[in-house]
Amino acid sequence: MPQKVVTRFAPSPTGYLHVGGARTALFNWLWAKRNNGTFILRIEDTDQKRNTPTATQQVMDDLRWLGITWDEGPEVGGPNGPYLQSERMDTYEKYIKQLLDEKKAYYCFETTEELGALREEAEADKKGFAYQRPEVFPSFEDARKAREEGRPVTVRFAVPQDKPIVVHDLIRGEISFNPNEVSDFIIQKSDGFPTYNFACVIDDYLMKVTHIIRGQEHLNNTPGQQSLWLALGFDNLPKYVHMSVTISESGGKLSKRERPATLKKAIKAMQDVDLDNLANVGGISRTDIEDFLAGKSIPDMPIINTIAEYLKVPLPEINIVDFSKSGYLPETLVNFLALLGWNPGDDREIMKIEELIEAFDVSRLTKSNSLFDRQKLISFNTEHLKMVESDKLIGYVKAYLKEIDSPVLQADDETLLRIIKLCEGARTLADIDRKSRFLFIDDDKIEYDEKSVKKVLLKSNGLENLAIVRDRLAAMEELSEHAIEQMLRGLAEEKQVGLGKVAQPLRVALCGSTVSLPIFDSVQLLTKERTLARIDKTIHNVKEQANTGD
RNA sequence: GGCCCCAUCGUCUAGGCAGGUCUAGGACACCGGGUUUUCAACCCGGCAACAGGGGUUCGAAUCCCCUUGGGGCUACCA
Repeated sequence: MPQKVVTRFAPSPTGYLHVGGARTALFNWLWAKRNNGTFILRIEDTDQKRNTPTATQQVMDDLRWLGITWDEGPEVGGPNGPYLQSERMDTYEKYIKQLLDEKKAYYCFETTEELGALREEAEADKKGFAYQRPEVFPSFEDARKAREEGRPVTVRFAVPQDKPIVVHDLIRGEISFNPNEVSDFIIQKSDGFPTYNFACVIDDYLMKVTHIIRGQEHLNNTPGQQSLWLALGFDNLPKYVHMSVTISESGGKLSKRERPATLKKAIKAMQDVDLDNLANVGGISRTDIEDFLAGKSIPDMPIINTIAEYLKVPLPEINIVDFSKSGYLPETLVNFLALLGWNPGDDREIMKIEELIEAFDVSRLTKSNSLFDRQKLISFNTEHLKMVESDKLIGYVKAYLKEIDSPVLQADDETLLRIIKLCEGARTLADIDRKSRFLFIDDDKIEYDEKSVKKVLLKSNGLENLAIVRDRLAAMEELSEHAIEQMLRGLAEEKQVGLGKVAQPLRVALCGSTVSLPIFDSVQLLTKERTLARIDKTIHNVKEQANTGD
């Protein structure tokens, strides 16, 4: 009887879910789905210093946004819970004790500084660091005394040294490690919490995980974890799959540090920036800003986001929320992420989730690292935007508008649907907002883009044509798209110019830039009254600007 | 430094495990052209890769070794 496939995603709750994590979660989820198995979400919150209270919720929200749901885990429960490691301390304690009793683990008392010195020594010696195992393991009594003396007490696992440790990786084959290069690692910290390397082995066993699909960055942890699994007498060693790493344009592993780094670079490149003002905007002190620019510290992500938004510095999307705020569809992310280091073996690229599940196979994972290509992501989004059914799309659009707090939110369903239709070919949901925003902004709040004004109104009789358009519009009784079109085309013909020469000045007058919904619809949607008002205001302002010689 | 992984167009990749069907296929980007009321979208065409060197073999992108290059890990983080 074949074993039921059980996979898991085990993030530490340190912040938002980022693309790398999402990809790991996705592959595990796809594999479970493919095999009608179980997908577990387990929260690895064993580091008291790094846990953010809201992070678990955030990660779950992000996973759900992507459509990745778990069969066992927080909020849904399951037979092998709890699924928060911080709630499993008794379990870990039990196994620590077992290992200690069996002399497979031992106490250590070094301070962080002492260990650091040993490491430096090893490096100076051109050797890898491996903890020197004592000949006689300290007793329970020794540990008690050390604790009393204020020394940190940790527990290390004694990695069996008898033979090479061979890890079987489903995509990389056999990987052999020399056991004396696998250091006896800490399994219990001095604060009593288990380390990742320990807790994850215990839980993978107790939760009956069959496939561990994770990033290549964990490959070096595997010999230790596998030895531990065996030393605990656990059966059914899980199958290991170490995926390629996602690389960013700048070279290294795609990391959340990229957003602050981009912002820092942008600020430094600016001429006179008012640091006090920035501090104010971000709600932090001037010293915080200075430390940030000096590379000493990094403010929290919301602060980074706020400052970047204020300075209008675009930051690369890293976290899943960043992508949703940039107007990407969950379908796009899932499809794109799935194809980063995996492919179905044929020429298909744009795939629905059901297709991905159907075609997914861990043995087709790519070995080499792949670069996160944002251009291709956009193209995927364009395709998915064309594919989603319109009632689903309207839901996405509304959620997006809400997320970015757009004035387009005022549109009723009928109008919104019409806008969406008019935006066919859009690349992101942001395009839809950008093109239709002007309809929902007060006439006197329209911002006129300088370049557009210069290019369209101040050249090629732009202003004159606009004035004529104004009069003809004013004279029109019925303002249907068709009538508007006839009028504009007629004028262009009279003037012996292309339609653009009369349409573009009008567009700029209405929305302040050269990009908007199709012009005939734009006028019709805006209404005659507001259209005329905006034209008048534009003509007035531009003339004034010309007079002051500016 | 040590250990580990990887290596096909600029990028994601097919092909590699079962060597000939590969003058290396697809997609994104790019370039040229078309369409066009803006931005997109759309249509047609084009450019572009087996990292280098040794083997094995009648024959290597495919198997082996070395070099080079890239990446990961090297915490009482996960």
